[in-house]
Amino acid sequence: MSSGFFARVYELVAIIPPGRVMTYGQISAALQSPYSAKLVGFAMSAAPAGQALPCHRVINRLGEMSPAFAFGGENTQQSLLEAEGTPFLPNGRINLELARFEPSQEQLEQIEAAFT
DNA sequence: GTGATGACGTCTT
DNA sequence: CAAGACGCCATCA
Repeated sequence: MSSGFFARVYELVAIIPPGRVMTYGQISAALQSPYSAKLVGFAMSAAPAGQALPCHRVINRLGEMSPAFAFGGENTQQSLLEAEGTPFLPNGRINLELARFEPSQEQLEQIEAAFT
């Protein structure tokens, strides 16, 4: 709904399986807009409540999340990721090497087809 | 209706 | 190798 980009981001985030995470850059790149990483982050900030949108699975390129209070707690996001089994590094950041989720072409097609 | 800002990332200098 | 500026779409003022 909306214009599209936001909706696509929501759909893409919604298909992220537990124990996996996606970076803003990856999502933006998946939407064929590698320069709109901000939009992905903004889409999360504008994420509609009530929707099954695991925004806590979306992190920055460093494997960190900026504003922890965005989820209602300081380490709420990190706790959720740990509870899902997301691989963390001893530095307290997410191991993107293991947690990085890459959507299949079918997944992307499914999303695009939903907004054609 | 116009201007400015935003959970970031990539390119250029 | 490092720092700075630019870019995208949508929402708020």
